[in-house]
Amino acid sequence: MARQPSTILTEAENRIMEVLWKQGEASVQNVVDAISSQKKQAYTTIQTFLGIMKDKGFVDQRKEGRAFLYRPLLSRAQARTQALKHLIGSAFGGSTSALAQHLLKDSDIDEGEISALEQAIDTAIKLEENDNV
Amino acid sequence: MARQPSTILTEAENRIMEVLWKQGEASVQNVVDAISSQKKQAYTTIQTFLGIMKDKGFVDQRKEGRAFLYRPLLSRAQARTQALKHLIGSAFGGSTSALAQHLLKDSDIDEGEISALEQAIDTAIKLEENDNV
DNA sequence: TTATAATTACTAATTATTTAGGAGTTTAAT
DNA sequence: ATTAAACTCCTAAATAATTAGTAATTATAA
Repeated sequence: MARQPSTILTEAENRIMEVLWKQGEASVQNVVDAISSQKKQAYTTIQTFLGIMKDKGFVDQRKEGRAFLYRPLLSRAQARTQALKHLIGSAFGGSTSALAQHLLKDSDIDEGEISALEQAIDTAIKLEENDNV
Repeated sequence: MARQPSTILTEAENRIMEVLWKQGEASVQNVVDAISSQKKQAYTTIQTFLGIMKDKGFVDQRKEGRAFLYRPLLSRAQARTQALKHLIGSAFGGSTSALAQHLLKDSDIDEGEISALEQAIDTAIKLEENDNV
């Protein structure tokens, strides 16, 4: 047995999704251009990623002229919620209150507000189904 | 070029660190036993991981009789802080306030408290150097 | 003391992630 | 119409992460 594919966006996938979220729809070349300032990556590299992301169901593909245009099927909010759930599950033992405590342990926020925050986080990580861009 | 080793604990590493954090110090066999209920893993698998974790500087090793005992060099709080920083850096564009907004977007917590939370998160992710178990 | 169990050291294999090149095709420009 | 650019499809390769087996060693028990 080996590792399972991650349910959350990888580093590279996130970088590309960020472009799709901003532009709504983008070609391979659009993505290459958009991220070129922060990271130089070959056309074919982006192409490979978009193929993988299509397989994973993160994006949709439609032909427009000669090139494919890619569109996000996962919203930024959904991705953030998933990433947050993943973090809580792995680093915080699945405990929302552990996260709240960690975030606020050295603050002067009182206990009552911490538990309000816990409630809010609990709510936030349950909304992935309803989220939209 | 290929991927960089992750600066944060992987899933498997975290599972093992959890045992070390709880027990303070543990042999390979101790770890195998401790996680056996949630996940059956071969002795040599755990051994391999502990070797990798030693290379990464996450644990320290000392010989006690025939076996090695492993001790965490990274506290749970430090690991949580790192994981949180990583999350903010990747999924939230490096923005603490984006995390705060996301956590509280559907709550009835008012703006003033959200900005207090932002401050708290900012503080929390800057404490990794001072953190202790 | 000899067999057995525990442990280490070394090796290996699989899948994921990241990166990109080359062949061939299609579109656009000259 | 020919050439060049853009694009797709297929292939490949390196490293990380996960999993575990084998050989050799050491210690303990019978």
